Amino acid sequence: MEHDKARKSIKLQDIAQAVGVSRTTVSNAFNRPDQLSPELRDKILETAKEMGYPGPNPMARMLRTGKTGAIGLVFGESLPYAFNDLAAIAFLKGVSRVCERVKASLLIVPTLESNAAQKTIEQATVDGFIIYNLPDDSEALVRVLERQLPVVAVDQPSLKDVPSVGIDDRQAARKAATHLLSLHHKQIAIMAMELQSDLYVGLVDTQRLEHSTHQITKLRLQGYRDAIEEARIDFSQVPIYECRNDENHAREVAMTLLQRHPRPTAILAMSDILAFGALRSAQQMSLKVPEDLSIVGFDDIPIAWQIRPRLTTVQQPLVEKGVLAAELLLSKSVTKTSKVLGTRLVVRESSGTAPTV
Amino acid sequence: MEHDKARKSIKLQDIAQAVGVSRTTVSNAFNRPDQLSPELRDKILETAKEMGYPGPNPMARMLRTGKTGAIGLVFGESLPYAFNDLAAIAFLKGVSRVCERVKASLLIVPTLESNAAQKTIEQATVDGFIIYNLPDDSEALVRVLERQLPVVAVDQPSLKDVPSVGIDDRQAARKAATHLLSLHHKQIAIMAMELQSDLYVGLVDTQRLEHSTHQITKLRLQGYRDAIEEARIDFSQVPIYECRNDENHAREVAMTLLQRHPRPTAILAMSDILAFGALRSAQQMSLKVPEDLSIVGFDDIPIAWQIRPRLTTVQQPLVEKGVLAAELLLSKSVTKTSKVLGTRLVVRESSGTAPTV
DNA sequence: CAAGCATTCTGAATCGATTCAGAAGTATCA
DNA sequence: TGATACTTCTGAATCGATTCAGAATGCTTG
Repeated sequence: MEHDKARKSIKLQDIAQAVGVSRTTVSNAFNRPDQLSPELRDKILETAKEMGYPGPNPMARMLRTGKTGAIGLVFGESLPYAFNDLAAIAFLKGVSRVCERVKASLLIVPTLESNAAQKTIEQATVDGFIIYNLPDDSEALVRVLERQLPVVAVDQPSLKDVPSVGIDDRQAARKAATHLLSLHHKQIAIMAMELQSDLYVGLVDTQRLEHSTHQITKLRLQGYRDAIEEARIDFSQVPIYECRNDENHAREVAMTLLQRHPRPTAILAMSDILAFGALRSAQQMSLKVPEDLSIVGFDDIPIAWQIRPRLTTVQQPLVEKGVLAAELLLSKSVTKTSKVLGTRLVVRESSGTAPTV
Repeated sequence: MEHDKARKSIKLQDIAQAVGVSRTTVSNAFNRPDQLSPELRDKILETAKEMGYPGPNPMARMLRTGKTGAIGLVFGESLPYAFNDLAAIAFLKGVSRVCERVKASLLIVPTLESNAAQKTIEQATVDGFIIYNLPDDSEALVRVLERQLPVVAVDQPSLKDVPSVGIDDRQAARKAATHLLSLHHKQIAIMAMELQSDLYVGLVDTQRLEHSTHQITKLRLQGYRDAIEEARIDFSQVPIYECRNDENHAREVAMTLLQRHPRPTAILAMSDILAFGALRSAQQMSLKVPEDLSIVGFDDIPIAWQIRPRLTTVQQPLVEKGVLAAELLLSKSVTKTSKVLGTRLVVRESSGTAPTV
């Protein structure tokens, strides 16, 4: 019927004209109620409504004020993939908790493989970025830094000059390995997340390990190594399988891993998702956990205690990481603080003494 | 050392001056490589880098072009809460898949309880909104509509003039109830999600049912009712417990529900999370599922088949809903299409024939 | 050789608000 | 009464880009 919104969208100016006041006054009506008489304000707001004014254009406002009211979040992995990762979700929950409190929106920026297409980061209208687990060599990392906005890094201990929050991955991993060793396991296998961004899958050699661009994978491996070597076991004989952080994929990889001779009596999984995959493949092969095979995970996502047997794992404060990252980003403090949160080994049902041969 | 970024941030103008060309040319260097000679372009880009130019300011660009490259997402529940809901996460995954494909960012907008604070929606710099499961009376809904941007509604069949995607909730719920009835259950209890946004918890009466502002809750209840009445059971005698969509809370509610006399032999849970809570409380009370108690969920989130006993549930295409919603939003088609996706009952281990008295 | 066409670059308008300094008018106080 | 202060409103600059129409140049072609 009406063709209100037909031509041009109406702006501040238009209602100013209609009411017969200045642009400034209309702006004040929306943003500073104390700057004008209540009656005039009501009148302005009313005619604005009548004219179908959608409110002050956010882009214009942002340009002028310089504030966007949003914080950007960049994941090291593809988005649909990140939403599979319950650890990432828990982190998101933490971030969102702060967002809600301070009334900020959360802009999740896809960082596509195609290096050319990093437009999304350049375009992101945010007041700052949280980067989560970006590989050292990622194009996205460069782009984010270029933006010259506040940045907080999560799980990326290697970045200098950037405030960060994370855990002591090496130490945490060490706990997991020490636990298995104290149960007398000698045949231990490791399921690792990506070491490099090349989609490689399979056994990892020293070469590859050295050149890892994924900090936390590298650090956790070092932690495993620390404990294993301390137990006088030759680390070079310990099979390390690289694997996407995906349950089904982990199941396949664990399958081949469990067909080795001698068969491992224990698996160090670098995430609960990997551990879960290993558990599934053990069940598929009719191996009893923990009688035949011990499994230790990492993260302690909810599923770790929901499945049976309950997963022994290294607990890290996922939600809190999100909260801290967001708070750090929002605090104007120039301090390049670097928060390291605590972890602890949670022993449940998936680990037990090594089977006697 | 350097005090480059000391005073004012540099802009297009500055590099134009430095290189000795016009603003337009510098802009073209960034956005339209074909509009200037490669040499000049390189020179511009180079000095831009030298001067530490962060690239064209996204807000200014947006203001001019009118495009933000982001789509907004508004949840009916609080954000940290939404990130607990694996059904919502699956939906998000679907949306993010499209975002990644079309190189759009995803702005998640917190819609705080405090109605005053709906600034976040007014401020959101997006090209359109996806609204997910907003209650009919929510302030957020009004605000989103006011923005006069493209909108797609998910799970909100009641909105007219707004393209939507969803399922036939009534029909889907009916399948669940019919299944239990065909197993000869007579004592059925219902665990419902929120009917109104007042944080009420407990038994639901007709009054409350009628005035529900949460469409899908209402529709699913109707579906249950359809089947139950068809089986000649008095629906008013069927206990309906309203409950937050939270596992722990569901467990408590199920606890009181299972202490009724006569004890229900079957529970219709309106989500898998509720079903999971019910399952946990059954285990706590040493009730065998499905021998003593049958449970049917809704959604078919991954956990439904990961736990034991595997959950009988109504499967709905969660990820696909996200994909479709995003695609619908991005398609310029003016058609007020309304997509209804299919559902199916997945019978697993949590439901069986009613125990003989 | 003049006309026509590409290529490369520029000037100025524009997107839609916010904000500062101050004008006009009214109330308060010594 | 005159000075001071407060309230209410306005004018104009500004945020930092994009984009259109066209100027200047060189090149082709009949």
